[in-house]
Order: sequence, then structure tokens, then C-alpha cells
Amino acid sequence: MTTLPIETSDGVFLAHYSDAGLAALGFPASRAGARPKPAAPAVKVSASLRAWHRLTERAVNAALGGRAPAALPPLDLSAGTDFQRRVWAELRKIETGATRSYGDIAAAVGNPRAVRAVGGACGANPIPLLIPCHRVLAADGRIGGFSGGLDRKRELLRREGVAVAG
DNA sequence: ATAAATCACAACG
DNA sequence: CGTTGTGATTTAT
Repeated sequence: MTTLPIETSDGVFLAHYSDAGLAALGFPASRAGARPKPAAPAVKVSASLRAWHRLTERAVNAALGGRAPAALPPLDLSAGTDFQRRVWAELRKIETGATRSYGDIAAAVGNPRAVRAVGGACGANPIPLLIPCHRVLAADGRIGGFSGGLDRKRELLRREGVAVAG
């Protein structure tokens, strides 16, 4: 597992790769971010990993700008449970600028009553932004929650042109 | 292995 | 508004 930084206008994201693909994506600790790192570790990266990382960088920057990523690196979701992977697969079907409710996702994975469990799966999502858990709102349009902070979720939706209920 | 506690929901009175 | 019905995951026996 190797970790590579991604410089963005919102700060430095951290991408964690297993040998199967992108396994996790961490938000910058602080929003104002973009602080130069103390020292470049000069990690040893394979050619394939570098290719993945280039795709990740482009995808993250597109998502931050409210645009749909052109391509994604392979995602390593092996850490998730069966149910979580089903939920995450549904999340990836949500188009940029669109939203679903937790209930919609629950129905889509076959358990219309498992709405709360869906919320749990969203919170366990290791790759926010590329797996767009921020496009999932409560049934009445309320924002719900977000692992990276509610204001971050609101801002992402705003950039995609989505109005959130007050 | 089993049970209780937790949760980023939803529906109802 | 508070309550209650839910299902998966996590934590504690």
C-alpha cells in the first residue's frame, strides 16, 4: 500500500493505493491547505501506479470543479462488506449534478427498509468524491451527514449546481 | 458465537 | 416536534 499526495485548489488529498487499485482517498486536514509538504519522500512508484495516480488526480480535480471525471483508476473495494460494495456500486451510478435519497439507494440494493444501513455504508465509503456519497440526501432534501464535514458536502453540491434544502 | 449499542433515515401522530 | 420501525456494523460479553 503506497500513499501519494494530490495537489488541488482545496488542499492536498491523499490517495492510498493497494496493488489492486485505489483503495482510499483522504480529504485534506485543513481546507485552506495547499501547504507545501515538509519534504518530498520520493516514493518509489511503479509505472502502472503512476498511471493510476494520474487518472486519480484528473478525476479528483474534475469532481472538485463540479464536472464529471472522464476516467477513473481501478478501485480496490475489497475492504468493504458485501452490502457496502452493493451500496457503493449504486452511488457510482448517480450522475454529476443529480441526487438520490438514502431510501432510493436502499431500494436499489434490494432492501427498501435498510435506509439507515445505507447511511452507514456511505459513512464507510473509503473513496469520497469518486464514489459520490455527497450526492445522497435525506428524503426531505436535508443534507444528512458527511465524513469530510457537512460544509464540504454542501460546497461540493453547490459546485455541481445542486440546491440543498435549508 | 451472541447480544447490546450505534447510526449520514423515514414515516407517522 | 418526539416516537417508533427498521438493517448493517461495531463493540462488548
